[in-house]
Amino acid sequence: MAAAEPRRRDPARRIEEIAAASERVIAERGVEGLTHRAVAAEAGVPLGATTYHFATKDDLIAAALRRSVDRFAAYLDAWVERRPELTPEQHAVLLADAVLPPLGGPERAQQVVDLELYLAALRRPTLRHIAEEHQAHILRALAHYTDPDTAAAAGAALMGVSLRSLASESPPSRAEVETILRRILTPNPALTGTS
Amino acid sequence: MAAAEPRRRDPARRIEEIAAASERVIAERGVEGLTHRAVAAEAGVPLGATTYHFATKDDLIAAALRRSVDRFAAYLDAWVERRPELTPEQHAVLLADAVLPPLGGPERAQQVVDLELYLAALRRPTLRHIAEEHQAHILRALAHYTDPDTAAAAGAALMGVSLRSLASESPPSRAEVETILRRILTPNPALTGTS
Amino acid sequence: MAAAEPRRRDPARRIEEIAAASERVIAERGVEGLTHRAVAAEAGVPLGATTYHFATKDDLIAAALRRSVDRFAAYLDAWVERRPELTPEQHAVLLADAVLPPLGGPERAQQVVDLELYLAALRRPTLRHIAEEHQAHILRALAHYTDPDTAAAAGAALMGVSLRSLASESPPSRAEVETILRRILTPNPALTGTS
Amino acid sequence: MAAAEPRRRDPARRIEEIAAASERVIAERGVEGLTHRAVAAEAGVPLGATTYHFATKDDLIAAALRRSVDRFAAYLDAWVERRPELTPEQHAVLLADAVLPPLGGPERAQQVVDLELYLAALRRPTLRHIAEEHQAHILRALAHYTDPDTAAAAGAALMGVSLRSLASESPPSRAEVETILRRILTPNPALTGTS
DNA sequence: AATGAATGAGCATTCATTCAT
DNA sequence: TATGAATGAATGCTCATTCAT
Repeated sequence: MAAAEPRRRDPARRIEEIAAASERVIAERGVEGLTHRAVAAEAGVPLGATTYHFATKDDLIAAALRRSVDRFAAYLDAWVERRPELTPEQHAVLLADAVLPPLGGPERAQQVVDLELYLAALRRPTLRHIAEEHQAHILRALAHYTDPDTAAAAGAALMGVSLRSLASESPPSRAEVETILRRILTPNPALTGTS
Repeated sequence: MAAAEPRRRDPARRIEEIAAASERVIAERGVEGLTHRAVAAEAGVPLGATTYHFATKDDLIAAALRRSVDRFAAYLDAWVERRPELTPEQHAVLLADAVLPPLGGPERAQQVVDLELYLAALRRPTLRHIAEEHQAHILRALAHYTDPDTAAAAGAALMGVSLRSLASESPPSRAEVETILRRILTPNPALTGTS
Repeated sequence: MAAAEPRRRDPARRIEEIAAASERVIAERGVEGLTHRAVAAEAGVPLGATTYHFATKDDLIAAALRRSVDRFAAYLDAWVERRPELTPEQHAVLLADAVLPPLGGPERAQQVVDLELYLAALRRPTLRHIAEEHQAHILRALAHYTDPDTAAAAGAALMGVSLRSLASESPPSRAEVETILRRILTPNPALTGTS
Repeated sequence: MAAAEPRRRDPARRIEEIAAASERVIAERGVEGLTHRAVAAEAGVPLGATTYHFATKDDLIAAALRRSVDRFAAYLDAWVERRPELTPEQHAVLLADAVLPPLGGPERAQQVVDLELYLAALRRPTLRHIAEEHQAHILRALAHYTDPDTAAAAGAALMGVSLRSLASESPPSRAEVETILRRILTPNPALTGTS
């Protein structure tokens, strides 16, 4: 009964398209700039389609952020699977890569949307759960390469650097970011069995 | 203390009141919820007064964020002056205090406004300069107690933890935050003279 | 009593349920607040069911009012049958009962729906016929106890009092209503055979 | 300071025009059909002007009904002043005139708006006070020509007849209405000192 | 016969901004 | 200088109605 590969006239498809368009709108104009109309235009569907599938603006926002977080999670899992082992030095370099994507690239948009998610969660309790999931996913990934405390420190620093690089006219240089990460990821003999 | 003789019917005073009201509105409803009307109501001045002194909404936002950043800078400078020396351990504890203010307190509002600032700077180039100043001020303060790289790492982590604690249903515990900061602030013998 | 064999999965039954739900919606939110969606929710049927059986909103309204009027007619006939004779004094008291039902009771809802009917008939010629029928039924019932002219006067006054009691913050007291009805129902020797 | 005869660029004038247009819209399409847009079009003012002066739809409705009631009150007072004395028979005839205005005339519109007022008051407590005032004014006028109980009975009947004549395809004839009113207004020797 | 999906029109309301005074 | 008035554009949302299945 459930079609194997639903293609034509598929309502689920349309819902996906609208959610994807919402994500793009948030990336470009922020949660503040997301409107049913903007999404409809971006998705190329009639206005009614957006309000029909997502009755309220919050539904639209939640769908977009959910999508973004899920996609990132999948990407992150694949990333980790491809790199079973990393020295702290390698790790620092690769994370710097992740946090300093080329301007205008899709990874940049991902970062922007993530940041919007956190801000939106500030006032919309519904979204907090998604933000926490995102956070937890990142920490879990980092924990593959270091102890939990260091992972927590690195996770926090990554978020801070990301925020700073997005909001700054002169974002931190790659060298700066690598130094920060190296400072955190390099095992500290002075700290033995912290928890 | 303040200006020499501006007292009664002082236009500068009114401008201040409007800016202060804008700050409060942003703390409560976000940049998204800031409107000339909301500010006028909050400041108890006629609508025309807000548009007269701050022609556009962006002017209002900039004034509010400028004010917030300046106040924070003064507070930070005083803080540092009062504590000329700190061990890494003391430092970690006190920073955890700073990043985990009681819910609903004025420091919380300050954090919220800061976050709004970074978000707003994302789309409003005018604000980036203010965000950078804020950033630099924090780093300078941290550098009083540790080397520049560690200060940069701690600054990034602070921002990340702050963001996480604001957007989360279950914010990080004091112990978690202290652990993160200790992990970063404790001198690492393995790293000699990194830049 | 009702139809012979329509029992399970009876389309007529569903139509009834929808009409009954429409009546309830009108009682609660008025004709103005009646929508296919509200009726579907109230009846617990899919939206499509309401538009299928009652293509337009006016059909829904007509069905609801028709139902209300019919039910009232049956009630009225039974009432009259149970009371073959009444003195003018008894009549006044009982009519006051009828026009001053307890707030929130089902008779109140009946009155509200009746008023909505008259209002709706003002702009929907289709409904006028129903309103007239309702009117005629009331007059016929009253005519069992008095002459036609007095019945007409009492009928008009009843409607006026009902309207007033529904729309007023301080509805007329029972004493007031009884006085009005007594004034009309008490035979007037000064008027001989008017018609 | 208050201009003697405000004419040009008078904001009060515009408010009046909008309220008058609201009245006309209610007369033509009912409270249900009143929208800011319809009023703006009817008054020939921009949409913003209606929402500026009457922030909510309820404000618009209240203004229109208030206006209608006030105008009617003035008319009624003048009417009574012109006719210091009336025999019951004269009174019945003149009231029949009042309740059976020619179709499409301005008195008809007045009646329609009054009825809408009562219906609207049913769900909008704010309006009840206006409806009561209207009611009281009518009773006071009637009381100039007869005792209070008879006035109350006549007032109720008038409202009932009015409702019936508006909602009916074949409204009551002048003879019918006169008969009803005569039945009520003719002093009843059988009732001595009622109160 | 029955219904979920779809859509275009419309609505109340809010607002930044302009302008006359 | 200061401000109430004004307005046009936009927003979130609702809904009657149509239609494909």
